[in-house]
This record gives sequence, C-alpha cells and structure tokens, in this order.
Amino acid sequence: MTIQVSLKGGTVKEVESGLTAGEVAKALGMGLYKSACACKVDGVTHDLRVPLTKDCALTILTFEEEDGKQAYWHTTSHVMAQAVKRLYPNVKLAIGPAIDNGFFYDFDTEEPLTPEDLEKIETEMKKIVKENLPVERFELPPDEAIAFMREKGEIYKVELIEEHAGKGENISFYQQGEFVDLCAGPHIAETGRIKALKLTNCTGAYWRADASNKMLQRVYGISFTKAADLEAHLTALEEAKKRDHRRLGRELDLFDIYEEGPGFPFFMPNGMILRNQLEAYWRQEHHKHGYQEIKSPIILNEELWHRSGHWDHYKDNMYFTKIDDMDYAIKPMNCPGSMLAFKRKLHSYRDLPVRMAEMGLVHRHELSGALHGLMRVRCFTQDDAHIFMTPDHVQEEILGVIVLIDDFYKVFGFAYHVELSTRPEDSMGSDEDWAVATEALQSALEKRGIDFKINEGDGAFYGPKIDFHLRDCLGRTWQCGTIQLDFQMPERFDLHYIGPDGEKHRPVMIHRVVFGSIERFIAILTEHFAGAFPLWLAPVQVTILPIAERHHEAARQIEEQLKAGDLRVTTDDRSEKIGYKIREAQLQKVPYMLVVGDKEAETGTVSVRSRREGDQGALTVEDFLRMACKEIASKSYS
RNA sequence: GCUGUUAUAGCUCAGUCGGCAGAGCACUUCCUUGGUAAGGAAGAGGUCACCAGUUCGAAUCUGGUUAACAGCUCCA
Repeated sequence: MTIQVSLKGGTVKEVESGLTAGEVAKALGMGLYKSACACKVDGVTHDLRVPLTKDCALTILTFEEEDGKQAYWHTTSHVMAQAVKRLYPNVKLAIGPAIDNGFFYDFDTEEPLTPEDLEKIETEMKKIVKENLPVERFELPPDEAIAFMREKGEIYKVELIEEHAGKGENISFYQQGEFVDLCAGPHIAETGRIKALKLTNCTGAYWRADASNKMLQRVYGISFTKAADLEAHLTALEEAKKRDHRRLGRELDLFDIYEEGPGFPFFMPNGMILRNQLEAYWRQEHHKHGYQEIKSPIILNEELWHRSGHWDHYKDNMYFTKIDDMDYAIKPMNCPGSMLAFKRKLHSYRDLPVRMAEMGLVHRHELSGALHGLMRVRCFTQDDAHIFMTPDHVQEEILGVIVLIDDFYKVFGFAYHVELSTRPEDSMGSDEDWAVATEALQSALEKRGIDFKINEGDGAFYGPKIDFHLRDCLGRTWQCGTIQLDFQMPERFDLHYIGPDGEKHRPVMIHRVVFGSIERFIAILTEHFAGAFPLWLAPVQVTILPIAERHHEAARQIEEQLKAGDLRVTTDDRSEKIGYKIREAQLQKVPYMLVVGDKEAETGTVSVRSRREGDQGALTVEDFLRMACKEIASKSYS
C-alpha cells in the first residue's frame, strides 16, 4: 500500500506506507537525510523515526530551523546526562531542556562540579557521539513508568512522572545505548549527528526554580553541525563582551561603581551628558503629550507606606531611617508621592486625565547576587508618570502610552518584545477589578496590533501590567517600559474627582515608565550602539585635531565657532602625530574628527573624518556646522 | 540571599617550590611638528581587597569578611 507525502515546496511523492520519516528523507537524497534533525508531519514536530501511515504533509527540519535546532540541542543534553551517569553513577538527574542558545541539564551531585569535571564530561560526550548510538523512543503506562524510574533511584524523574500520571496517558522515554531518560522529544536519530559540542558553564540552580528547594548543579552547553560554527559562536560571544556596558562605561568615562557603594552607581561627566540629553528629550516629548512634571521627596514618613500597601508587600526591599525619633522610609516607588500631589486640590472631571510625571530617584534593597552594572542597581531614576482619569479614559490613555513608548524606542532603533502580566498571589483588590483591568490592557495591545506573551501571576500587587523588554549584548532581556493599571491605590488614598453630576467619583490610575530606569536604559543604549552613540547623544560630538603647533590658533577659532553653534567640541592639541590622535578619538567613538593643517588653516575649512565612514574630505566650517546640526535634529542613528 | 569562580599599578594581565613586586597600555617630563587607527627617550606610580592564623619569612598556604563575575531566586 502506498501513501502520498507532500513535501515542502509543493512536490508530492508516493511512498510505501509504514516507512519512517527518516527513511523517506533518505530515499529523497542523502544530503537532506544527513542534515535532518527532526521532522514535521502535518505541522506537528516528531522524530525522524515516526512512521508515515497515511497521506500527510512532511517537512524535514534541519539545524537551520528552530525546531530542528531544539531537537539537536535536546539530544546533546541527553548525551551530557549519559556521560555524567557513566562518570558519576550516583548523580541524580533533574531536567535538561534545550534553550534559546544551547541546552542545560540539572544534576543533583554530592559535590559541586568543577571545571575539570566539565572537561571530563565533555570528553565522555565525544565518545558517546563517536559510538553513534541510535536514539529510540518507547512508552510505558504511568504506574510502570514510575516503578521504572524509582528502581533507578531517579527521584526527580519520579516526581515529574507523578505529575503527568493524572492525565492517564502513556509516558514517553528515549533511549540511547544504556541510557534512558524521561522525555517528550523529539530527538535526532543518532548521537553521531552531533559534530561539535562544548560545555560552556556550570552554576547552581534550584530544583523547580524555587529558592526553598535544594540547589542543583546546572551545566550549560552548546552544539553545532560544524566545528567552524562552534568556533564562530565562541568568537561572537567574545565580540559581544566588548559591547558590555560595564566595560564601555569605564572606557568611555560614563559611569562607575565602587566597593564603597555596591549597586549605587556614580555618573561621570560623559555619562551625565548622555543622561541629560535623554532627560531633555524625555521632557520635550512629555510636554508635547500633555504631561506635567513634579518632584517629590525621597524620604517620607513610614505611615505613608503602610497606607499605600508598599510596607505590606515590599518592606523587605525598602530602606528605613529615623529622624527625630520618627520612622521614615526611603521611597522604593514614586506613586505615593504622586497621590499626595494629586490629592492636594479638588479635580473636576473636565480636568481629567491628569498626567503627572516625575523623574523619581528610588532606592530598593536588591539581593547582592542580583546586582548587575547599571542594569540592576540599588538606586535608580524612574521616568515615572501617573495618569489619573475616569473609567472612560482608560482605553485611550493606555493606547496613548503604548504609542509613546513605541515612538521612543524607534528613535533608538530598538527591537522589543511585550509581555502582559496578570494577577499575582500576593495582591490586593477584587477579582472583578483585576479582570476589568487585565482586559483593558489586553484589548489595547490587540487594538494596536502588538504581539505579546502572557505572564501568569507576574503583575504588580496593585494591578496587571504590560512590560516592554529590551535585549543586552548577550541577548539577555531586561524590562524597561511598563504600563500598570491600578484601581487599588486611588481607593487606599481616597482620591476623587467631581463628576458632571456634582458628586465625588473615584478616579482610575495608570503607572507607567518609558525608559523604565534611566540607568538601565543607558546600559541598554550603550550595548546597543557599542558605545558609538548617535550624534545627538554623543558626549563629545566633535574633536578638532591640529596637525602641528602652528595650527593651534586656527583650531581654537574653529572650536569657538562650533561651540557657538551648540556642539560639544574638544581639541586635541597634544604634540602627537595625527595618526595617534585619530586612533584615540576612534577608540573614544567620537562621531566627527576635524583635521586642521596648513591647507585648512589657509582656506577656513576642516578635513572631516567620520568615525564610521573615515575621511570625508574638506568642508567649510559653516557647512560642517550646518550638516552636524541637521544630523542632531534628525536624531539619526545609522 | 543561594551555588561556583575570582580579587596584584588607573586599565589588561604575568608572578614557578613560601624568600627584594613585574610587563604592556595609560599618566608626567623631554626630544620630535607630523596629513587620517600606536614616533622616540626618561620618570613616577603598589599596605598584592580587608581581617586573622600557620611560618624564621606570606601576593603565594588556611579560615573569615567585603566586592565583582556567571547562573538561580527576586526584579525597573
């Protein structure tokens, strides 16, 4: 009996029923089969060993495809577990999935694994690859599956199966040689297909991601189909590290953090210029969008934080102090200050929405192990705003903020992803309020056509939120912008406005940030541009490079002229060769270098060198100034 | 906070077996006055993170503290 298999690209082949996808692939050409990692049958991902018994659409997945990659890495993680079991039979296995960038496996070991252990494991893995063991799938009923793993002493696997057992379905296992692991698959067909592998890191990780559970040893690794790809991957990682904002922060004199203040960054002069430019742009845009700016104190009476609910939900992260025997707290958030500011006078419904913005310095006691350059600090400035409004305004205001954030990120050329976080366990307010608020956020996102993922239970204690996440140089994502809807705080602070009926009504409020934290945003910005900031942000926009001492006077005049045009200019009048001065300016990522020698001094021109394009030829000082001003005004970043 | 690793000049890093603290870059001075990514010479710069211990003697060995790094947990 034959069946029809339609392949990617539209061709239909007639093949014998019962052949596996792998056999079909093999029949279609060795090249295709050799590079196959997994397959898709009618859109569902499987191993190559799945038999084709009826007409179907078949796609062969190679390492180039995301699903193929996942199968490849997942199998490599099984190979690692097999190697570990061979070397250390008493180690218990937890979980070992493929991730975005490779794979890991969690092991319960008696002693932590050392780098030497990792080398041994890697060597053993290469042996297993060489053995070219076929990877086979089999299934057991739940009770047999539990007995099977219990007999092996794999207590973590037993716990995992017990959870699945309730569904009554069979439990699937994968076997290669003597090694069997609980797994849903899919996997690649033989271990020999893994051509290049490396174990990259070993750290602790809690069982089930719960800090109250035992800490296991997590080993990370990556594998490729070609040795050259592994090489390229490792080189790319090295390159990425050169963009690290902590390194560039020091090299470019942007900021630094000292042992005297862990998590409390110092901003250096260049960092302050960057920061002030960002803030100036922020103020300009917020003014345009109808925000008014306030400033509230960073120390306020502790009672306020009881009233706001922060003390109940957040006290472990707060700093406290005593003044004249009274208890005070250092603000971890700006909202209570905004509440007081809103409350100081009566508001008519005609005045709403009130959009009250604040560049608020907040302090939070983060765990020492969580600190990370400017990304995660203990004091930072939120570009906060609180929007007080009637329920009718909610949709429009949320949309307005989404558009504002989107426009801001576009100015820097950032790609971002969005998450919607729902009600956490530790929260206040009624189910109904939460449902309404969550629905409002979701429909605003849908209206704007923005893709988002839902994060169950990750909302703030007072309301659900939309988060905007940006990527750092190593692909780790950091939450920056957020929009949080809040029905609780207005209640707690007894806020009201006077409606058209002359009665008091409760306003709804939005908390939102665009940058998130200026500090974190600067970190992301630094890594995004690798320190080569667009002209409007560059701490030093232009540096003048006189060739010899006799050109210093001309250089000084040009500097004056450019400064009068509001450019940030320096002159390098050291007695160094021009090549040396250029090298230094390039390393400092100065956008424009102006070389001034005999030729230029005579004709009132400058030889323009762009940090990206190199020598641009001569321009009059006026023309250069005009060009630079145009570039600044456009905020272009290419 | 947890697990692991690390801490030597402003930066990047050597320092063997426990025996006088090293290099490159940067910095200062002098020479050099030059044309698009490193000209030359000399000099200065250190309580080897901190506190104990072992030892005739500790950058080096041991314990503790602090901080950083990777990950986990938490989070803007």
